Amino acid sequence: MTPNRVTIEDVAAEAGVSVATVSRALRGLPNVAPGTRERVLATAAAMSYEADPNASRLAAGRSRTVAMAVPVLNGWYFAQVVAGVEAVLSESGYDLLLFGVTSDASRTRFLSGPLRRRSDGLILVDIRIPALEIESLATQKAQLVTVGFQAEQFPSVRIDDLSVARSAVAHLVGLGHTSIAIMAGLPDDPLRFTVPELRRQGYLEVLEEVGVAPREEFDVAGNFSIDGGYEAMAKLLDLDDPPTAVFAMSDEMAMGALVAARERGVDVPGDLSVIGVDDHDAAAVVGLTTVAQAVSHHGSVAARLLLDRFEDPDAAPVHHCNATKLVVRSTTGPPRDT
Amino acid sequence: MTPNRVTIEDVAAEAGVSVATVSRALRGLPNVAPGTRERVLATAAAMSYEADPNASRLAAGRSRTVAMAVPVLNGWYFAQVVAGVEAVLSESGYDLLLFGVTSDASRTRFLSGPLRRRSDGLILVDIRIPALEIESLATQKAQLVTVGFQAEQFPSVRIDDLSVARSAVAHLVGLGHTSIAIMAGLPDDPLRFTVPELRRQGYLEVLEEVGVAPREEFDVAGNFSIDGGYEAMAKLLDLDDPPTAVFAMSDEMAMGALVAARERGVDVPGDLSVIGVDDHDAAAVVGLTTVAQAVSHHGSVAARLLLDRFEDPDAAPVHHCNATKLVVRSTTGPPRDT
DNA sequence: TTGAAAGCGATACCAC
DNA sequence: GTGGTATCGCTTTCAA
Repeated sequence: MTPNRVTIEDVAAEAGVSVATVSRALRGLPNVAPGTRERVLATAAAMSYEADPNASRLAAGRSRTVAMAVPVLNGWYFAQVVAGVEAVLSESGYDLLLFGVTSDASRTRFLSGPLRRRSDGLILVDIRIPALEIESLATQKAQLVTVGFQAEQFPSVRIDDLSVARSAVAHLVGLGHTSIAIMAGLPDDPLRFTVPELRRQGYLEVLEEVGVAPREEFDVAGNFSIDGGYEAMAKLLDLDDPPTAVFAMSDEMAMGALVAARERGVDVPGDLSVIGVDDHDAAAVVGLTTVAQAVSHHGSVAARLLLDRFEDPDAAPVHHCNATKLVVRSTTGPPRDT
Repeated sequence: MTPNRVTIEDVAAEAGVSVATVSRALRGLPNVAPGTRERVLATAAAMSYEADPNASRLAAGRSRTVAMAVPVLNGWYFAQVVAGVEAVLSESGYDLLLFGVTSDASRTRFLSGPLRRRSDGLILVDIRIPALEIESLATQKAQLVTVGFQAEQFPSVRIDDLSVARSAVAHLVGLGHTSIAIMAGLPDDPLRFTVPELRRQGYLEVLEEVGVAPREEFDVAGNFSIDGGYEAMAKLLDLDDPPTAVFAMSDEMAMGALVAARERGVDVPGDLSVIGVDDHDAAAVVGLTTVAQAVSHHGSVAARLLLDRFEDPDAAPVHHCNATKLVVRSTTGPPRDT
């Protein structure tokens, strides 16, 4: 993998200076005579020398690498966030180490493993961290940015999940619905964090405000996937008294719900209104009403927060809250019997 | 970022052996007494020690890291492939460095830069490499696996793009269509490789076989995105004599086409049949007819090919060709005037 | 401004 | 089977 490598010593010899000088010159450090610098740069270029990243990381303790963990690599949402992060990082000359974290064990491995050693900073997307662990990370002065939830000690970027849910459910209520189901993640998912909880809370709040008692069987688990949404919708439609509207916590679940409805000949939005969250690329295609968020923007903001942190590790952590917006399309409408 | 680092020396001291023994024990090398090995393993685990990848890469030349490059990080297809790769790598204790390569410059950076030294191997997805560069990589004994296209010198995984296109277009022809458009990538995309070319070739072959002359204005560029597909479809529908069917090279473009059709009141499949490629998660939702491929499987196969390569670098490169399958849903049907 | 030399944390060769 | 130690390529004091 590494054939005829040219080392810093080769360059030093060729340029007639010491390796120390080469190192300084190449990295633009002060205390190098302009003439010397120029000569070093020239010979380095001529020999097409590039510092071995492993050696320099080992010696300097920095790697220009950021490690990122997401729960589901092939989920639409996470792919967008990853893309946003990567775009900013590569622009700044940082490399991205990507991890799928699907269990407590893998999360621990991510937070404590070689990563801490081989990356300058961490980005965590929608991964629950126990308060104790957060505290320990803070004590260790870890460079960490979270997406999707907020810990006081670290910069974060998220949306207002409470108001997301409220506006979605309020939209349904406004259309005249009172029989409204909610589709969340798996009940025992150890990784999903505040997102489902806050969204459920918003749902319950609005129901209470309009005097509708929540029904337990209307709270179903869709695993944030199309398939999960399909299954969950099937369960809802099997009820003796199915809901007239569904608030899915993600567009992917909402799309699964649409399939289930269509298969059973349930008319949308006549018999059933469906609203999601995200504004998935395909939402416009299926005419899905949703609460939109600028997902890949989350990623770029997170990356920037982290880079800022590198510059000034002691600044107070910044907490970003991105805007969301109700986008009404054709999967929501008044209930049939209004 | 590295606060209480625990080094191999710490472990050695704690276990009462030398660093050499620790190194051997941890890596499962021979010449370590079973009892000693056990003790070392135990104390290493207790201290949650993990070797610094930079140090070991520097000393041994291997880093248990794979670098992967894809053209569009937030495209559905690529996210799936990334997920497939990551799953296999993490299972084998490898880390994944991810890069978005969108230009010749970034490709060169990926292939030649320090990256090659940081990682043990490279996975390239749908990124065109000039023959000369391939040759040079082979000479340097680069560890490389390609996805989506094939170079003789390196293992690869792909699908039969020619037959993908043929079966899609044959399906349309079988329904009675003769006025069939094709939606490809951007004409001057420097990165997309054989995929669009082969698929176009398949399209042309089938047309020729049934005696239909291809029309230049029926070959539009959709950029492999939903938006691109939307624009391209709009262009087609603006023609005096629009096609009755469209073969989109990806489901995302096909979905964009569906939106455009709906907005103009064009009935699908009555007035227009649409077929895509991929079997995107949302394809089932919109009832899109498509040629399915097991995308994330591409990724896991690629990762495995690379890991195999590490074991036996001199074996003849293996070329995988994954299966595809026509999935007929509801966006294709006979033309109105049949 | 420049250079000599001491690490950085592991691996691997060579004695014992 | 184990332990010393040179080595990997670079960064970074510390002197000169």
